[in-house]
Amino acid sequence: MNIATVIVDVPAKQTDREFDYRIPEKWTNIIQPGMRVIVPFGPRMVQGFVVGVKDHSEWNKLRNMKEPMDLEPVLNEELLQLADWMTREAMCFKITALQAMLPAAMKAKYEKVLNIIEEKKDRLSPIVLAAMGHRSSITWKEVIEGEHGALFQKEVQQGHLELVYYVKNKLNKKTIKVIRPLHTGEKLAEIALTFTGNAKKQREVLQYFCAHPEPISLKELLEVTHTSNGTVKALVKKQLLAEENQEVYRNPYENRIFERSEPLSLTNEQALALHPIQENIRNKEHEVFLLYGVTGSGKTEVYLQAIASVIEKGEEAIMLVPEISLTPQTVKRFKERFGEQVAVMHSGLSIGEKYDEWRKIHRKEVKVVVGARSAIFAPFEHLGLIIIDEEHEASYKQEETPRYHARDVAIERAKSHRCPVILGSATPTLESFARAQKGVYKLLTMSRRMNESALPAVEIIDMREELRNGNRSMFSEMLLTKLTDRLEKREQTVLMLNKRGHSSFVMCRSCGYVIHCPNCDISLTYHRFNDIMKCHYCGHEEGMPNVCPECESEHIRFFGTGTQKVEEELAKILPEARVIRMDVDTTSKKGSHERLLNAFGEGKADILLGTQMIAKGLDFPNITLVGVLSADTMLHLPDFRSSEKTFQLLTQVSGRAGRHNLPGEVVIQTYTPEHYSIELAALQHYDSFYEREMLIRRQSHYPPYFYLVLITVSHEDVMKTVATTEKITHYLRMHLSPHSIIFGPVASPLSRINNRYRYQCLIKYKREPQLHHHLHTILEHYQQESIQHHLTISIDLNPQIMM
DNA sequence: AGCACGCCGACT
DNA sequence: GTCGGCGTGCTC
Repeated sequence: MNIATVIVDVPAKQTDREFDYRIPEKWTNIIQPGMRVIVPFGPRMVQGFVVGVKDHSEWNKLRNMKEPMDLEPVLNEELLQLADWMTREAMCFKITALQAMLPAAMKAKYEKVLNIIEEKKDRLSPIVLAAMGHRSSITWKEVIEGEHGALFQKEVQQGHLELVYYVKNKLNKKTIKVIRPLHTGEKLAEIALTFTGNAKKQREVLQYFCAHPEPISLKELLEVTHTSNGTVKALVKKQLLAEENQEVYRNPYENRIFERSEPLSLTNEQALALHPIQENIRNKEHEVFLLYGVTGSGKTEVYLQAIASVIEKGEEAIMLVPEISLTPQTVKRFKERFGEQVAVMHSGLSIGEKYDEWRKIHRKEVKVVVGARSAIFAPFEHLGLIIIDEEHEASYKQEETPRYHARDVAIERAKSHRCPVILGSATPTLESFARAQKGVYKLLTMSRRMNESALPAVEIIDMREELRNGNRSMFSEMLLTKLTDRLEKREQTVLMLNKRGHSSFVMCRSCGYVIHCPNCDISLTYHRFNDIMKCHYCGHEEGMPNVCPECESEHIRFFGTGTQKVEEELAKILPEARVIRMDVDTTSKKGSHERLLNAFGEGKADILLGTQMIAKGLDFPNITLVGVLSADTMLHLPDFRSSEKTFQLLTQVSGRAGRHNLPGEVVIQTYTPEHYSIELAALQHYDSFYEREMLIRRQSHYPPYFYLVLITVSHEDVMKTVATTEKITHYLRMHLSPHSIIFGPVASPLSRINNRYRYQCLIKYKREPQLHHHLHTILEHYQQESIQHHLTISIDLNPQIMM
């Protein structure tokens, strides 16, 4: 077993295979599959993943691997197999699948450095020496950025400079300095007596250690003894104390205390839902449960008790929550129940913090991980349960390669571990609900709110009517009346502005000219706080013009309703109301999300105004009114799921009202009150919506009746883009079954991004056993020329967004 | 992806 | 004649 099979960190078609390396003798018993290693690859060094070990290779020019990057495998056998599955399923490179399973901190960092070879130093050109500022080495990056790149290259060729490639971890373990006495207390006391006169401080430190012989962190030591670093250093130098680095975890929840919570008694419905899940856990069976429970029906308590059963068995659980609802409130509920046994993984943590949470899982110090999408790869070895809360959330599908869906990964992992999966939602995706109806998933229903509180009463307001009656503001009369009423009663209101598809664009009122991004085919979004127009796709920025670039009129201004604008309006009409605004601008800083929510929870504001991010998880007893300012903005997006998304969002946000003793009310403002997704969301009739929408999906051949594949081609030249898409479409029409429907080429809804034109081909199919094969052929064929001609082809299996 | 090798045009 | 442009092919 002295040969390792390695997948190298070079994400390209040609290198997407295993390479063999000889394992140097000193490592032979150490190297195992699942470890990261550093290997020579051509002239440089790269990171690689060992995926197998064997004792002979077909290859006769084997090179030695340089060294391992881990002392034990970071991916276990199950995860390595999962990577194979993902490579097939998402059509990505193997290395991409492997990297996706580990925290970003473990990605390799590459550095290229030029070193002076001492014996040849005098032969170096003085310009080069000067450029190096008389140091013995210089990074390649510095060389490139400097002016003498060519000179340096020449020196390398002549062998005067040595080129070295480094592979490093992106981030290291955090350590703190710990001070430990090197003698016993009595001995130190003796020594301390010899410190007379000037060395007063040193004597004090020694005396401290006489009383407390155990190691202490440097920081603490300095605090308790009121000394400085220098004093301690001196004692270390005298070999009385020792300074050591000790690994510590970064703890984002360091200053928080979680009171332990006890399992609540379950309602009848909750108990009925929990029972079959526990049965499954007990028998180590794999089944997928769809927990369909209305908002406020107490799904979380069911999750908590299911997890408790898993822990009792000595197994582990993964709990996935959508990024935006992974709030401190959510985390708190899990930490309160399971204390130190919980790791948390979400994007709000720094790279280092994520790495530390990952290590807790890897070292088996925790039993539960609560996290967003990528937490599905938590390296547990005895998984007993996977839960996906808010199953319908589109964010469970990763929109960059590897384009995996956490739900599919969850089911795949659960199969290998023979454990149940719970998909929970008040508004399941049609795909999941249809599967439950067919018996593929087991349906568990909770149709009552926990404390028997009624679902809120919902009013739909026709904003066209308001306009006809002369109300041109963004608040209907009804909403305004109710808002005022709540202010008087000192109850709280949540106002949601659905910003998707409704950004604030800049338009000239005289000629109708809309300012577009010069690189992309979309309008620029106005950002008030720095008075700048920005493109959300390529990042292009420009200042706000004073006159219209087209007709030179001065009547140019921004349109569309942003949260900022609503806030201003509110200040005008209800000046006494205290408003908290929550959107990307106000929550971008770390911890601000929590701060704002806490403030609202403590009643420091009357109105919480925000975007979608407030629709989830919010659970405050004093909220009795929810207002949706414009329910239909999302309805007009070019996406077959827009009705479903609208229904889900409206149902979710309505669920925020009246969850406790006070009854809740919801006001939904819309320009299309007759639309079924709005009507049925108001009635909270999921079942009717499901049936209605299923009819449409059947007629128009969309999921769940058909599967989709979206192929997007992009290139700088429109003609090239169209021609390629055309060829692909033609190829598919020739090779796929006549039952499959192939659309294209059509311009993508985002027809140009960053000066690259985008065309699409959409495949709708029911059964197409050769599909993967054909798609591979396409990638193979076109990616050859794609590198040369800068053509990119992306294939999205089961796309969640159609752009 | 990098990087070397190799083949052609535009200069000292 | 050489420098350097980038098309081509390889990496255990």
